[in-house]
Amino acid sequence: MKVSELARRAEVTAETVRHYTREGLLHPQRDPDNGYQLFDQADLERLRFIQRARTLGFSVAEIGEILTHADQGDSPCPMVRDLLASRLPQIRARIRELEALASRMEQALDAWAEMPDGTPDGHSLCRLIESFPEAAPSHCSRAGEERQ
Amino acid sequence: MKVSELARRAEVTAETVRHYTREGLLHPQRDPDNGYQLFDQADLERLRFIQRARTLGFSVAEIGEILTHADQGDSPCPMVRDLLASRLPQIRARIRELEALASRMEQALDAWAEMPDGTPDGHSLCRLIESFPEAAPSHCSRAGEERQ
DNA sequence: GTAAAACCTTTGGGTAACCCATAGGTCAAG
DNA sequence: CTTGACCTATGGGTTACCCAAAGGTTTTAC
Repeated sequence: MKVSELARRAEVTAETVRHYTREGLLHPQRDPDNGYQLFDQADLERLRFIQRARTLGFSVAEIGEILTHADQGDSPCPMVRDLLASRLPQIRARIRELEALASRMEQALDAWAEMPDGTPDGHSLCRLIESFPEAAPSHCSRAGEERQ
Repeated sequence: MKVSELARRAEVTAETVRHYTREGLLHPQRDPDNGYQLFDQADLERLRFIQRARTLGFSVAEIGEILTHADQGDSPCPMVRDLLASRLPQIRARIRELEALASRMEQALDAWAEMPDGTPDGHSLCRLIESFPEAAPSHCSRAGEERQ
């Protein structure tokens, strides 16, 4: 099958398939006539594995390593376990940051809603921002940041 | 004050200050002699405002708009409120995604720990990945993704 | 007085996981 | 034989910065 068909079957975009191929996670054959990439059933399963691993929070680069090990007959599983174990507390920390962010946002919106006589004069929200605590405790990254 | 001093006072890196300046959030004077950027107290307060707004989840581009409006005498506050209100449910959704991710990860680690006779043969974790549900409900973005 | 340290400038490239546009080749159907 | 759907490769954009390089300036120390 060609790129688009593989993509359709795995419910991803063709661009995503090309991306994984560029990154070396997928190794399609090439049609000698026209240079098209040709994938088989094993590639489809590989792609589905990639999706499941992404769902578990692995990066594309990490999945690439996992697959490379597996392709060489090595068991990648100790690595998988370590990655999982080290990422989990990061995810939990991230959740706490986002929860703190959400409650700051709610606090701001509530304060706006409860303004004297309910008239939104607009200005107070910005004063609200100005009065917000500058920094989270120093061991936390700033709240707006995503990705680690 | 020059870049580094401003950065030190606001507890950010000089690179961050330059970044905000490049993005048009800060408008330093220039020393005519050497071309150095010169900031004053107002810039320090502006930078602190930026930090607080980042803490509330605003992007640098959004803060740029807020500041531009404010600089033109317009009240940016309705925009601020709308941004806050529309972002909050996204943050909540993101939290739910990360919680689902964390519990999938825990599930995987638990299953690994509870293997027959406790011997980590490694292989089952990867089978575990293979047996994970492929996709979250279709209205959710995939779990490994950060940023919106 | 001068040399090294510390700081400043701009430019350009990297990060993660794709998305999108462009230009041009290929192919099945009508 | 011409659409239209698909393929290719390349290169640029996204976010919020970080970092290196190359070179000018200022401060500090001897």
